[in-house]
Amino acid sequence: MHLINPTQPTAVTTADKVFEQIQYAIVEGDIPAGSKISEPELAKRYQISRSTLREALNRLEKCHLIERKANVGSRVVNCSIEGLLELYITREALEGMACRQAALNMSDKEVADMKAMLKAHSQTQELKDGVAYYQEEGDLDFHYKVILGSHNKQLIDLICGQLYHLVRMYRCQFGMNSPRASRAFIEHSQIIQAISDRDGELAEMLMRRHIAASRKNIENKITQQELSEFNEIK
Amino acid sequence: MHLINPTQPTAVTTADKVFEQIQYAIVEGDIPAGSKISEPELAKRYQISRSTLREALNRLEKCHLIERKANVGSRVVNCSIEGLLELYITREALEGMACRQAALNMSDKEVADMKAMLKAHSQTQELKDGVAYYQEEGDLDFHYKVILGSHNKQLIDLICGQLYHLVRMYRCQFGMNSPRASRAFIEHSQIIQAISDRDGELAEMLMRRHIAASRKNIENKITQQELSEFNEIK
DNA sequence: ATCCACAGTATTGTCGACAATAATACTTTT
DNA sequence: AAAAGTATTATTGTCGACAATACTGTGGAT
Repeated sequence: MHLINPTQPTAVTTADKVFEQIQYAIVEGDIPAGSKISEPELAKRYQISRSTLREALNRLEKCHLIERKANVGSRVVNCSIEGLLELYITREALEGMACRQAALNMSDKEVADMKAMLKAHSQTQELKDGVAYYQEEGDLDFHYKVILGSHNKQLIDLICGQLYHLVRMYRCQFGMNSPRASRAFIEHSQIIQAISDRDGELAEMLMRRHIAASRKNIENKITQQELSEFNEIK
Repeated sequence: MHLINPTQPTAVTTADKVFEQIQYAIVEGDIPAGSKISEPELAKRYQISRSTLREALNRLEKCHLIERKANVGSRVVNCSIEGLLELYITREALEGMACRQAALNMSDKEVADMKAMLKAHSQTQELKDGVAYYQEEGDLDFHYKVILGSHNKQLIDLICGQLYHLVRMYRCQFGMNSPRASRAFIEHSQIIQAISDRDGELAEMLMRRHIAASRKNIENKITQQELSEFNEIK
């Protein structure tokens, strides 16, 4: 498991703990996307009262993992292709700006840390040679560092506290281990260079391209998948 | 009052109604920024149980109007200058992208509606001549229409459902009736033109400049204010 | 006099029960 | 037999009380 999110404080209250568990279950698909949530059932399963479960549900709603309707109930969000593309467009806007701000606001130490991380990744990558270890941890590490480097609470909360839960969910459910490892690595180095040069404009542009490329990669994958499914039927 | 937000469904449950009331109270400053919230007191004031008050507090937290710490309590957010600038930077990123998407996705009817609205505003403006009626209702109307025109649920929810409550709060508490009425009007027309031309790139750029200009306007106002306060003391 | 420890108080978190609303099944009518 | 209206059931919303945690003030020790 280990849904390490550097912005999420360690859970102290039981509602927090249950929130984390359900969050994980939804991201992994153990609680299927689009399914209705029964409050009494879930409360029983996690051995808690309905009140504290509802508290947990509120947090899930905050990161857009479930949707609620008054007097009707909650549903897990649906993983649609449209939703995924919308998510990436939003990421492009927010992370692009975060990257610009990072170029302006990151301390020299933070920049150095990021360079070190990239170097470590490059060695691991040389070792594993093309295998996309990278995407799983390294990619998220990189993006988190950039976002936090923006020093903008608003951006940090929106991206890390909300969007990234959905990002992970889509990654799990659509099974993306990104075959773009080497390309992504080059793009990451370029971005770090721009940040290091304190060139906010370039940094934003590169980050936006990086995410857009990732989005297009997914689009291609999806259409290919649909094609092969179509051929199977035929 | 009339905090008309086209994305917020009409409240049906009592928690929803209390949420709207407290929201209004916070935005207007009746519940002062930065103050601690006493659950028992508020529950008594609004004649509801603590449980439903907590439900309302959860929604307030979702639009970043209050902040909660486990086992400690809730505070109304603080209106700092840094917070305001961070907010505008985030708006620049999100609304810029929304504007680009609007250029791509708006229906012809929606574009026509927006042009009609602008025309109506121009006439009102000619009448009131320079008075900033504009900012209060017209500006928000315009921005809402663009955002909704993006047809991107993710963007719509983030901007209208979350950021704009804070925007209104800052506008109230810092008392901004924007003296940029005529400038803003010209900028709005340019943006609509770009959308109408389906020029996403230009539309995004213009919207970003529009918001950045608004931000710089505020920065100037603040520094002037600080200067005059400094002179008073002297 | 200052700092630390402890007790008391107040506030938040959690629980189970009740009320109100929506979904379902059944009866009745055309 | 199909459709509409009604009764039943299940689910969500709301309530008040109890438990656990954090804050406050007093007393004592250094």
